[in-house]
Amino acid sequence: MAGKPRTGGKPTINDVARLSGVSKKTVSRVINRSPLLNQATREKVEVVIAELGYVPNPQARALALRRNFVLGLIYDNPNAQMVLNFQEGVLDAIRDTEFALLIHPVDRRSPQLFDNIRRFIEQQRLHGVIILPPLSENDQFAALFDELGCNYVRMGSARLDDPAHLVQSNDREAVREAVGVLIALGHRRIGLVEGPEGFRSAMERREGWREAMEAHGLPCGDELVARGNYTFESGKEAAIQLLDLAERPSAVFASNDVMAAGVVHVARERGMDVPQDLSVVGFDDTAIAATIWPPLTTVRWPIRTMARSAAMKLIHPEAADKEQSLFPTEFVPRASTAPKA
Amino acid sequence: MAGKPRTGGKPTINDVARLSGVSKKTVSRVINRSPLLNQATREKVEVVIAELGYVPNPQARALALRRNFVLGLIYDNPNAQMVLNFQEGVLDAIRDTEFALLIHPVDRRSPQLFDNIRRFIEQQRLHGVIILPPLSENDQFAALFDELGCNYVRMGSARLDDPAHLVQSNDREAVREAVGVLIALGHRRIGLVEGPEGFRSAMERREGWREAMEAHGLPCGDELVARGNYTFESGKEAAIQLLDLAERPSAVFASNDVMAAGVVHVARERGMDVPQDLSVVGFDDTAIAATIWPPLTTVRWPIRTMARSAAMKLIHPEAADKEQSLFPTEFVPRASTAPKA
DNA sequence: TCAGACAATGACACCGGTTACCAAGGCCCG
DNA sequence: CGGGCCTTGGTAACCGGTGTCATTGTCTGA
Repeated sequence: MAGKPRTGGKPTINDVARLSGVSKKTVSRVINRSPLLNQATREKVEVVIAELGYVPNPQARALALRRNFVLGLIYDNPNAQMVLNFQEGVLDAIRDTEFALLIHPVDRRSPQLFDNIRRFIEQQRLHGVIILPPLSENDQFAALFDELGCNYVRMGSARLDDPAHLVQSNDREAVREAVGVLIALGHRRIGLVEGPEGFRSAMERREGWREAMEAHGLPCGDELVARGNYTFESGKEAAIQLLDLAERPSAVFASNDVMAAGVVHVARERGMDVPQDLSVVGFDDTAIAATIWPPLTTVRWPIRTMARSAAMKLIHPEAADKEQSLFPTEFVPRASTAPKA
Repeated sequence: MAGKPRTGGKPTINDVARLSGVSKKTVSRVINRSPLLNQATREKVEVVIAELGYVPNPQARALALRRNFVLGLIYDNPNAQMVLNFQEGVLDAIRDTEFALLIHPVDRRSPQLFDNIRRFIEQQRLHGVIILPPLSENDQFAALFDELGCNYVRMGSARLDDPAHLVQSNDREAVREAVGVLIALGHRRIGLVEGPEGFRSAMERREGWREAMEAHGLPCGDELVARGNYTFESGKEAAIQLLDLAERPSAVFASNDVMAAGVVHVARERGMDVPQDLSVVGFDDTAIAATIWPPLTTVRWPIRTMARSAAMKLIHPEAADKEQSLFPTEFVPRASTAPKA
């Protein structure tokens, strides 16, 4: 083919300009859909672009524009299904845009956590980052991003301080409703498998349980609460603690599905039938909820939609206010709950 | 602080050069650890860099070097845990390097699949991409990446044609061993829940089952094979098909854990006890295997390590040959298998 | 007829790094 | 003591885009 660009390498804006007999600037105008441009010129250039298979170099663009069309996703989350849902949500938002997604999982127990995140932000010069819970619950990160001049949105499970940078669901109300269902089924002693200390989501879900119990004058003392850390194993340990009680509960609300699965596991090991001998309710509605036996009654929160909204806030900051910030949850009844025997 | 760079923005190499009284070039030499440089000069510059908190702009670097320190991960995988393991493995490899990871999930049934991937590669100008199964099993992608001049490594479950771009495990042998264990437990009729058509992994695992059965003179006719598509639901359907057989199998090998979980599910619905009435073996050893009841006997393949190795091949192409390419699997006995009653 | 408005396009500097090439200074050697 | 070599640092051009401003041509209205 005649008129090909210099051997090797991809065609550049210069090649397009030369072959179509216009200046770089005009080609740039075509690419950026500048309105003040003759239609004939535009078409002429577009033909050459198509012929050459020209694609603008994003690095050069980022350099000239002093902005980088890349979002970052920072998380330390034990649950694979949830992380993937978050990722999918962000990807929904950037589909068919020029944005791309960089993922950056971290270890929240690492002493270098802050340095690590700082390095990531400084090195990559991202357009913005999204932080997932539980990291998002730490206000120090917000301060760090402000200091670094990096846009951010926090995914939170409860009201944090700064609505502009926040996408959230109301866990407390959701748990209140779920525990209310257990109470309506006749359960009086309802155990709580709590999330780890320092997690706002854990705190919110615990308070939801407490509020529901108190509203019905039911016991909500510490002996009915067992702490877990959102892992399957910790759910098993918490279940052992609750089922060893002299007056053992007839139902358990676990603060996430994985721990609920652990509860079901332990009940089964002890020869108890779920839901006949023990009703179990989880939270999150991750894949495991529908996969274990019996299928788990749980609460769904729209992770993917929320993540999409968070990304939208970063991509279109001017419309960030119009973007929804508080998302409703949904109670999902399945087979792990039954009326008290 | 006196001598700060121009208001706003991050410090650039020019700021560092000016403040330390040397040229850009010298600063560049410091950054790139050029050996021919006076120690005193180096230290002087390093002090200024630390003081300013200077970090080189990766876009400018990418532009000048004509190489971009970003890897891409392309996949269409129904299993969250596996995808996350792959991601983690790649991230293991790039930790403490200047590389970053861009994820790009796709829909393999989409008619725009090729265009989509092509656009991704052309737009991002990645240093290299890693393709996960089942996408990796399609040789047309290899051709596409070659055409686009993009480095790639395929994660495969079997011997494909091009060892330089490949990281794999030997599924067939692993399944032969797993089914061998079932046979040793006294099972004679062993059903197979096969993976979807067109998946090399599905084919390899089926052949592993067949070879084991044939080696012991056991039946391996089509009636003992039910096709699934690696999802939980399809595992249930396959289980129904197998358990409806007049002469029903006493054991089932499912080509992945999720489908195995579906088999266990159906068995339970029918009041069968696993493993007393039915032994079940899965494949992958994803989180679900240890989470369901009973814990699933399965085969583990070192996803994370393999992904790490794949990324290493891209980061250090000169040492790619030294990087391991074939990884051993491991049989993981748990509670879903028992001697034939 | 001509000034002024306006649309369309180009020239040129610049973003923040890199390399190629050259210059200057210190050292060795004959 | 002068020439060649090695070390070190500077200058300029370049990577592939973008912004600013100037230039050209055309149209309008006084």
